[in-house]
Amino acid sequence: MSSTPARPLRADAERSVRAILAAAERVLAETPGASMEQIAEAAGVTRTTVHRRFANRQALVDALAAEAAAKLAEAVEDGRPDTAPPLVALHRATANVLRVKAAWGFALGPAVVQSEQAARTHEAIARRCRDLLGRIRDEGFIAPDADLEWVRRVYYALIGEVLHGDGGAGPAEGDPDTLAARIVDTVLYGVGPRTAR
Amino acid sequence: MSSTPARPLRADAERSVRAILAAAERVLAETPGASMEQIAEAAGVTRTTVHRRFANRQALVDALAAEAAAKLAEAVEDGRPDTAPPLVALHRATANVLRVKAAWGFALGPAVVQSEQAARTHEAIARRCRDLLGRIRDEGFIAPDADLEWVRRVYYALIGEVLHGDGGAGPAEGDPDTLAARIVDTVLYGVGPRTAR
DNA sequence: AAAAAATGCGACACCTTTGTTCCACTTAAT
DNA sequence: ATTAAGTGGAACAAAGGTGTCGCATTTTTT
Repeated sequence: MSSTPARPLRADAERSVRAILAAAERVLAETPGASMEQIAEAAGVTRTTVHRRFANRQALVDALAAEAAAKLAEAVEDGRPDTAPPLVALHRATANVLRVKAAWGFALGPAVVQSEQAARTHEAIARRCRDLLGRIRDEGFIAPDADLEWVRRVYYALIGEVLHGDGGAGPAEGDPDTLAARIVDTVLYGVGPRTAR
Repeated sequence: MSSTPARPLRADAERSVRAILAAAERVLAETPGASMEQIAEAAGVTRTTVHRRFANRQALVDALAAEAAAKLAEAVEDGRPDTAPPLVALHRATANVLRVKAAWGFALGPAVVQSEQAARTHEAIARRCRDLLGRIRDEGFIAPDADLEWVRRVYYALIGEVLHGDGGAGPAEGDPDTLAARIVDTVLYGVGPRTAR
């Protein structure tokens, strides 16, 4: 997926790239308009070096978005969406996604305009998600006449909401598994009274 | 609420302020980093005038956020949250809020750091929302042991999701009432199969 | 140990934005 | 009709960011 350079990077250069990407995520997460210099400083590197590894600011952001998208796709796959029982897969994938999105809040956030690269990955993930939801519906946990696209959007929205934590205490009060359970439960049954289980 | 200037603005100055605020919302909605000049141009005014009416860029954004917050509070009140039957009020308030948030997407979005002014208003709205949800719970439409804060967050998240339209066709496919119904229904009952109604 | 690659550092030109000032001109208020 | 307030236009300084160089120095690689 990553662009295949003519010559492989030297060990230290590779480290720089890593450090820069990590720092960019950290810095941009809390200051979306941060300068290249702030990112460089956070990476323990000179601004010149940042420009040597990433021509544009755009190139840096794109690389960041691409990496984050890949991690996200991996998180979903790790849930075994097509071998495990659908509800189990959904739960696991949700917990994994919560972890990844918490760590890559900026790169996966709305502030980045997705490159085609990242957009394709996200589209693939969405497809995967729809398939999984379809299988869950086939098992009777989702109403047969439900609009799966709406279901997916609700699901995404709750994931986003949990990560904001704008209403509660910390950014993630509770472990991913607990939160994932809450999300899945709410999506399926809402907040109304339970008639039966 | 609005700062009370020593002398009231002249008619044309008032018009300028209106035009600038409206233009700012329009322009910033699709280009959050737009310059003062772009805003001025969209308002049919010179940049100088913008600076005459709003000292800082921050002052402009703050005024925008304050006005939008007020509109949002009005939208909620128009649902008659404490005189109408709770579910009716929720539905009406939701539809009104959808309209307002669609029109003030930037000022009410995450890109603006809320001033204390606006933050207070939003806090008041959240309180109002919790109260209404509490009354709905008392009527049995929400589980007695439900965490009302979580309910509120889910509700907010769905409103936000409907407005993004990132999965569907247009930015708002369907009229506010239809969408409001969908939101309320999903919050209460989720997407699972209905055992009874 | 020698060659190649990468980095730090300083400097440069260029651009955009912001905020302010002055002045002639237009518009609204009385 | 006179006065006061508002606007357009141009110009200015200050600030900050971007992207690019060259060169001395350090770090890998072979």
